[in-house]
Amino acid sequence: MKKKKITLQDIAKALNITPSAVSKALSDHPRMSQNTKDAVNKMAEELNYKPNQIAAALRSGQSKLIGVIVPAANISFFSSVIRGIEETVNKAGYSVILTQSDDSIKKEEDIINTLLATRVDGVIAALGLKTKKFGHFEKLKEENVPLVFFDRIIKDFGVSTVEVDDYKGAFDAVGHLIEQGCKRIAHLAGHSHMELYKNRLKGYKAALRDSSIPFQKELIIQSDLHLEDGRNGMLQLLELKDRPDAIFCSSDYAAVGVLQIARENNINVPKEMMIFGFSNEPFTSYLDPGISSVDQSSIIMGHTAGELMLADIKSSNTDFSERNIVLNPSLIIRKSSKIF
Amino acid sequence: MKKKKITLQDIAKALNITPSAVSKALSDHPRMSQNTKDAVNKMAEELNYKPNQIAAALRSGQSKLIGVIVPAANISFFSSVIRGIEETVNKAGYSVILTQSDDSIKKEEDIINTLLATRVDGVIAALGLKTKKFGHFEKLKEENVPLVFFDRIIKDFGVSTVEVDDYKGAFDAVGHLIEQGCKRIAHLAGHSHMELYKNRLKGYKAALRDSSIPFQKELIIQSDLHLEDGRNGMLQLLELKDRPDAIFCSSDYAAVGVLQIARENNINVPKEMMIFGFSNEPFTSYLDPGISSVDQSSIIMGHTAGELMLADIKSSNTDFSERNIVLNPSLIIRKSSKIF
DNA sequence: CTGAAAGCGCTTACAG
DNA sequence: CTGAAAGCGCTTACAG
Repeated sequence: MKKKKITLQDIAKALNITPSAVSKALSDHPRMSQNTKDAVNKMAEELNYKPNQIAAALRSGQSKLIGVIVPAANISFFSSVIRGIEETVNKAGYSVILTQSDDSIKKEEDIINTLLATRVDGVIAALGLKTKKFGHFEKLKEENVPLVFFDRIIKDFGVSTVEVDDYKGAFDAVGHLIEQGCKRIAHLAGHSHMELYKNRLKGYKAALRDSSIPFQKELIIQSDLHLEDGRNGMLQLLELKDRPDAIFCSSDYAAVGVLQIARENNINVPKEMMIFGFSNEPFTSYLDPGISSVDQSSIIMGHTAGELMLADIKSSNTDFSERNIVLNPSLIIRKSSKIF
Repeated sequence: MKKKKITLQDIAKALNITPSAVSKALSDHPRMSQNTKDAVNKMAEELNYKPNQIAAALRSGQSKLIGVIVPAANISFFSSVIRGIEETVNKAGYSVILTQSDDSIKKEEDIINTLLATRVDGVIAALGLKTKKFGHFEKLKEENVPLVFFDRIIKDFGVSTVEVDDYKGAFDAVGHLIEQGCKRIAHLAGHSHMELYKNRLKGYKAALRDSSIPFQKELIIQSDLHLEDGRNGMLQLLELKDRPDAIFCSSDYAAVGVLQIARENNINVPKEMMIFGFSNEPFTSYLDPGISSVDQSSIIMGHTAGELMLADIKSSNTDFSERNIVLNPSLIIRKSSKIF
């Protein structure tokens, strides 16, 4: 029943030449007669030959596989970055192995062991939320596996990174709210051991300082920034005797939670309270009012991460020097933060 | 600079036994003394040995890789199915190679060639929108590569499939709209060469018939069902002298478009017009009014697809018989189709 | 321009 | 319970 797979050998036999000749012909080796190449390609076609990538990988030491680690594949931002990465590396002949850490360090470690065993040619990763030790990523470096971080990166780790300028995104967003006349701007913040959340908080503070608005600790609420956290944060803020007139959220999901509570309490957005999110998830434009958000150009981030990886692989062991790319965020202003 | 990778051989030498013994010990072969196993495992740990999965794959003929083909990784429904698939197969020791067809037949064919070259142990796929010929999928069957279709499937192809009962989902959704008092229910339909859209249309018709509501062709609009198509479809419907009082959309994206046009024309949803979507994308619950939708339990679909694949791989060449699983959809009723 | 040969790192019948 | 040996299907220096 099971058809035997056609191999290089079969082509060689059929043409009465050696496997090496076939191999060279197929890979379009420069000094190989066009005649042989044509004959080999024709025969390969005829026999429906499919090169065995596994064998090639073993011999050449290149698996043409790139591991991608995200916390969860179904978070819109990550799914877009994944899309971008796959598009880019695929054009260069690489395939993507997709893995999910669920923000668990244990899983992150397991994944890296698996990827190492699979001999991927490189790893592109966004850190898990709880990842504060990096021994497993050090292992990749030790084994000389190219590594690129995106979005949730480790500072000064000696690898290429791509992130959005979170500081600037936050600074601009809060600046915009101040321009709209807001004076008491709350911030739903992420955990501060993550660079990106730290930077957004810094941008928030800097924007206030620029306008001589005093920083008030009671207006900062830290959480995981899921929708539910947004709801809870908003409820907490509503209990203050002096309510905020705007809320800058470090995540669109949290922003939706805030909007929901606002609706449930008949608080008019944007008139009584403005809302600003982060990431520009597609759904922010579907809502009414649409939620203003900081666009992170997620697909471009994916493309960039892919390109950094390809460059890294190419220069491996030669003149590699990491590049740290910071994408410029842009504000997408919608009805939640502006009276049109 | 480049550290040499530790191999089976190194462990064997260090312990003065043969590589075969090491291999068996590591794979916990039944007749191998516990002593040897312990020694081998200890030494493997010590030398920081990482088995070369590529070599194992070449020798054993099992790559432990499963190819997944989706039109686009950043469509919420697909990203959730991907998540489900990865979770399930990962537990069984398989990794996922993620690929995107962009609804292009050419890319679908290229992908299958690549996956064949990578010698994946199986392929899980959702068809591209335009895929009407299946030669490339036939190739997988010829090569005895297990194949599972999900959501966008081919009927009677002799492989396992998992889909949601689209007919029932549509039937129930339209039935619900009729219960709410709607009499002129339009349908934004997908292209009819896709089984799933055909079935939704059938369900729509059957529900009307059940309530003796005449079917009217002018109320059916066929499109790709993107957001923009929803907007256009709605505009077209508004031109009718007798406007519909409800719109059943075969996609949530189209439903958002419909809602947007309704808002822009000050049409009250649900009072003047009800809206029903399909897929229960998370954003449908973020909107105001929330859009009622047919839940497809996308993550469960992913788990199921993964399990079908694992079963298929296990029974390969023995007593394989395909299974066609139809998941039960459930209606998620929100404000867009009910006055609470 | 083409060939002979070695080897990538495993696994797996086969012996004993 | 352990060992010797072959081989998965390629690629790649090395010769000529």
